[in-house]
Amino acid sequence: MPDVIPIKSLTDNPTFDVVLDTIERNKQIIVFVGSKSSAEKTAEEIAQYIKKNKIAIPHDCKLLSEQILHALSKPTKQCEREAKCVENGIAFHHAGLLQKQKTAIEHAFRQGTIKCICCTPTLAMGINMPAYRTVIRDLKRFTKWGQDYISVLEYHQMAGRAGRPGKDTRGEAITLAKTEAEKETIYEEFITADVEEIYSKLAVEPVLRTYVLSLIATEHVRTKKQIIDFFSKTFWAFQYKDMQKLEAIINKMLGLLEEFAFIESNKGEFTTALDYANESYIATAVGKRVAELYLDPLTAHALIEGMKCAKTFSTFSLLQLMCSQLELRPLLNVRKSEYEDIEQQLILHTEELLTDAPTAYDSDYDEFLKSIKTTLFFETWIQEATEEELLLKFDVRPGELYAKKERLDWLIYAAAELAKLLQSRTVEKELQKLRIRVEQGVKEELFTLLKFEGIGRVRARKLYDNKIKDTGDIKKADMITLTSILGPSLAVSLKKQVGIDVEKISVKENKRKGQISLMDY
DNA sequence: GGACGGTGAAACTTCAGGTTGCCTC
DNA sequence: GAAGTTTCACCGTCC
Repeated sequence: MPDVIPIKSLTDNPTFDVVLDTIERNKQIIVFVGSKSSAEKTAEEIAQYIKKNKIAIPHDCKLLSEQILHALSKPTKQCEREAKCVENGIAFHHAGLLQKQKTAIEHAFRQGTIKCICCTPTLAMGINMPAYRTVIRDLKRFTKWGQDYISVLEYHQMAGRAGRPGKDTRGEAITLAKTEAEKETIYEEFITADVEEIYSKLAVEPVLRTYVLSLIATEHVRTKKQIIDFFSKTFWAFQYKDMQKLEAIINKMLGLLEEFAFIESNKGEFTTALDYANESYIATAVGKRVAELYLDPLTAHALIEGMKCAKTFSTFSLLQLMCSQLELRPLLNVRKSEYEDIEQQLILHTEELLTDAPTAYDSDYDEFLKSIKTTLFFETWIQEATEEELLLKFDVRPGELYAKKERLDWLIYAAAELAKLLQSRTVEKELQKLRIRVEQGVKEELFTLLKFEGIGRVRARKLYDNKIKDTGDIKKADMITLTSILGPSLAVSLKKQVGIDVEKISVKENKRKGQISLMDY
């Protein structure tokens, strides 16, 4: 057992004490907490303490702080909060941050500029970012069954970040116990405990559905016997040794895939067991595409059925169809205070729905309301709401928006591919448009402008509102206006893109001469 | 007396994250 | 179940 370095108690908060002690030794520390808001709050409080007590931070973090603040064209509250922490050499890190911000913070930590990161378990996974010390503050987390201890495996992941090979000769992983009894529990349950066994997830229906279909679609297997043989060699079979159970699930899956018309079997006049085992399957054209898209067949079926009944549909209908799929979970929570409002929206949009709405007495009603709220969230995004508006209205952080957007994008793409196969041209076209809108967060009217290099949602909107709506308008636009909207370099670039060579101009000079009046930005 | 700010209790919310799946520029 | 956030009542201060 290595010697233990005593830590001075300066505050009434043990986490603070450990962080302050580490900073005093000019070392770095990662504090693991259980939620995003905890990470933010802890970082903020430490930063405030450092500022108030004028604790010297060896590096100047002003530049990094500015960079974090201006990661978006308009900073959100989260950006402001992070920028303030970073100014004092402290940062928070979780999936709600923008990728740009996460990378900047990780880089600054490796460089030694940032001294302390308060984070959710994100940093324990994948990223190579060790520190002299780690503090694992929260060992319990909310699960389906209430508060529960995290796994030993996860504890090791976090504790293992302590110690930088080649730089330090030691590393310290600290866990905080509130009582003596808890100290013992932590020692037994985490420090000396063995890690949990790993279990195969193959027999989970969505996974099995997908694999059975892809095996058939790629013609890797043809007969039922071959399918069963294949699965009998998997880790699942090795672990559970219960092929009968697996066979029953496979049979159920085959039935389902046939019912969805993703596969066809040569069911003939089979009488013997051998005939039964040799029953062969081939994937239909739709089934093959579903497998290629790596969609869960159940989702594919739901999308197809939804699109089939799409005689009249709106953006809302299509978005809601996507939001009802498993792939988009977890959906946004409906708060007590907004319950009625969301129900009202549901009534307003009932005619547009492509899925069957449950009644208020059904058990899945709440989940359905969540899908409505998530649909409204995406609708707000494609109506060009800012990241800050989405954070305020839906409590969705920028990083979460991008993760959700990406999954929706993939689902829309998959749906469009299925629509193509089903020859539903109108739906396909609508989905393709929707995909661009979701990707960019814009109304359709900006499509033309988005094709130009250097023009995204913000600049396209500025141009459009200044009546510059297409190539012709860009050609006609005078350089002063264009420069005032986009800045000199981009104005020149845009003119070039429509085939006009112009010189850079300075708007300020002209403004002073009083030659023009521009819209105020 | 009214506006305003600070404080603390009570009520209300929310609770990690990632992976792959596709195509195109 | 616990921590964080919001809301609201209450109180003191200032103009």
